[in-house]
Amino acid sequence: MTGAELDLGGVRLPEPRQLEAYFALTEAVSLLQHHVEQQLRAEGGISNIQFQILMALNGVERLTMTELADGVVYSRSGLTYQAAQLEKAGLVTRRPSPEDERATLVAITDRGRETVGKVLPGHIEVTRRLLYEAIPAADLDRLGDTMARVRDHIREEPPRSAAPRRKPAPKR
Amino acid sequence: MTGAELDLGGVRLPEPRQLEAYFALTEAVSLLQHHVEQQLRAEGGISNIQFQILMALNGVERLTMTELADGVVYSRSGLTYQAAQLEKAGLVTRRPSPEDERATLVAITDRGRETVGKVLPGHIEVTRRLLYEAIPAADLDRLGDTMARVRDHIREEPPRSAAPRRKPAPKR
DNA sequence: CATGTGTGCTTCGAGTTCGAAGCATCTGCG
DNA sequence: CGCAGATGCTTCGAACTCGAAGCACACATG
Repeated sequence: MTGAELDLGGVRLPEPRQLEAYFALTEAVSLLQHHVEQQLRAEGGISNIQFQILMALNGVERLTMTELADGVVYSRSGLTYQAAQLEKAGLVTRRPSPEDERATLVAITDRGRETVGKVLPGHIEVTRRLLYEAIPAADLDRLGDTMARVRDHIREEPPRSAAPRRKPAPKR
Repeated sequence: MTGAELDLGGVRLPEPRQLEAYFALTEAVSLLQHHVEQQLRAEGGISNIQFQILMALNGVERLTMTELADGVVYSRSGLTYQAAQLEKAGLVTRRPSPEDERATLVAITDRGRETVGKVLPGHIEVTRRLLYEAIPAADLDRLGDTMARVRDHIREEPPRSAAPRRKPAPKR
């Protein structure tokens, strides 16, 4: 078994390298996000979460709040707040869906697209400088594959108690 | 360099795979942190940042606020707030340094160590289930190495303007 | 077409976060 | 000594975050 594990005081500790990986992962991402946040705030006056919302809306016609929430790791009430901020800033519009009065359709405006265009180069520059530049391209590819698997694995994780809004099974 | 890059509208976009890696990375870590947060809150009544602070203090005699801040990606005022919370909960103590009246020495208490002991097994279990279980051990090792490099690379990044509290270079 | 249950979103209150400004101490230097 | 600038930390105000509770509409069933 490769899983040689220490057993201290009843706690089965993973090997040091595993802990190392976890800590390096979270710390590096924290640092990265911090820099990204600065850049977006400085160049476009938006937060990272707002940027992600705009990016999610950028390619499509419009999305409901729920669809938006599925694409962004975020609480629903927080999303409501941010959507309101973005609307106030004129970067998105919100209107009730004609098909389902409960649903809110969110769409990006021209001004929103303009903002994306304004901050995207800097955003890319920051990630290039901090992430792509730090490691060889081959490693980056492997990293991407690995993290995609982790992401999918966690997404499939059954929630601890209540079901977390799965995709709404095609009606009927 | 394999870096064939698109050039759209003046913006040099990185290759799709690079963007993929970045998105997968941040999303996976967000999801992971969310689960970790839940577990720590449920089993020990502490937040992830509080847990990290306790872990940083766990091995050592005591640390100043600045030393603590260097180990945790966090604002200084936020650290003051969390240290106050932890002190209120009896998990750490704070007292002015005798050598430098400005500095605050923070130390973990027995109750703090007890709390760490209480939440650590669950914490490890969560990371095992969500991270270690998702990928082969060899990939995890590579991931750790890669992210350690990224972390170090970013830490060396010169700040955009003012110097960001480097290690206090033995006076000079 | 009533009435119960599910769903989509917002509101609410409490707690947390950050940067800027403030306070106290320390250090170098004439 | 005296004092200017640096350093370590906290306070402050405003913004953001989350989960729980609430509201309104949708859909099924009799």
